Amino acid sequence: MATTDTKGELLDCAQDLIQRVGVNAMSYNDLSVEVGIRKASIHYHFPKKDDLIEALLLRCGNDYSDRYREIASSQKTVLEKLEALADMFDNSLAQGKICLVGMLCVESTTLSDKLQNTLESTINNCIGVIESIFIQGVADQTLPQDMNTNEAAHAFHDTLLGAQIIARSLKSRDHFKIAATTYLNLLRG
Amino acid sequence: MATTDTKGELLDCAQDLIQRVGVNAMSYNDLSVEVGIRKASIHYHFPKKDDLIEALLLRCGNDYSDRYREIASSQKTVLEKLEALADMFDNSLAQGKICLVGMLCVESTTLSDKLQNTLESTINNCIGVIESIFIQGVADQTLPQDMNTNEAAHAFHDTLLGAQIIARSLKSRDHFKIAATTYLNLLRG
DNA sequence: GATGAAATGCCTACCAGTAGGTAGGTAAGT
DNA sequence: ACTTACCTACCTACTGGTAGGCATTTCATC
Repeated sequence: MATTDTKGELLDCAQDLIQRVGVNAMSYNDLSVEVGIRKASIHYHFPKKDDLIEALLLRCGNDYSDRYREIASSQKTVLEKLEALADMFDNSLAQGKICLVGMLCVESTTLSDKLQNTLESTINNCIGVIESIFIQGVADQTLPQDMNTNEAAHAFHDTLLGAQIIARSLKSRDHFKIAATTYLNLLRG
Repeated sequence: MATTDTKGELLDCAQDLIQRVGVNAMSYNDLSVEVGIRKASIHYHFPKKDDLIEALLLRCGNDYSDRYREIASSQKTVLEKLEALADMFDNSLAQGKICLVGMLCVESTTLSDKLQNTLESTINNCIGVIESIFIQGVADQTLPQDMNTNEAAHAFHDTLLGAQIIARSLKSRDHFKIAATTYLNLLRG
């Protein structure tokens, strides 16, 4: 998972910091301390902060797809797969981290136009991954036949994000688990 | 709604800015331009940025209660009241603004301990308001008798917050409306 | 295999701009 | 005389970003 090269370390640490404190509270100085190279040296790998975030978003799309394929290719039922997805969010939460995409969305008005567009693509990418589970659920009749899978995927993701944000401030992983379970129970009907 | 005194104007503008760009991207300089007094003069009313945010959170609790009383005392059904609540979030969204509490939660790790505690109280205050609608729903048998109203209120709020955040980045109010409707439909069973 | 040149990856030193915050003054109202 | 509500001027710390230097590695050419 963690890369050994500097560029990879920078991405790892930057993502970690952003997920914890946000883009605007994360500086090249913080990052330099974390990685162990000088602030100015970061500019060699990512000339502008925009370049860093751009790289982060593109990597996020890939990472997310990878981790999803593990879940999707498993022998789990559709609802178990949705639970596994919720567990990914719970895992971040346990480390005090908010979903990278969600974090950037909140601060999106302070991002460049280019980054806002990239962010939009990344969201749709992530939702596509979630939707494929819902599509599977409709196909195998676990979920209602008239379900709009795209809308359902969005709503599910919204709940996970919102619950993650509130749960962190309430310092209660239970809050997240309950919200996720409540939603999944509603899906069960 | 908007106060005419400087202190009130500062609170109004600060809230507006925070809901749009976040606490960390909002500066006393931005605020001074908006309100029309010098940056240093803001310190007269709110010596530290912490004082401003503290005041904002306390006011939020009251405002929220006020606006809720309007909804709660109306002749609407429980589900209509929940819709009205969703409309309040939709209204902020239309102005490019995220729920103040949600915004602060995302950036909460960069806040002082005192503010984090105040924030926690404010969240619980807000959820209490929402829960009272759910309690009413269980009492008049609109909602299932075995529903945990506290958990339900939390989950509903999580969805509204998450949907608001994602919808703003997707520049789609429809996204929010669909997510809210999807959730309310799940509640209808 | 030795050699010069270029590319790589970091460094120190610096810059202008802005952050939150302070000191001290002033004009008007009580 | 005191308070209120502002002002100008200034401070330190830190922001993202640049310029230029310096080893080390890579690599084509002799």
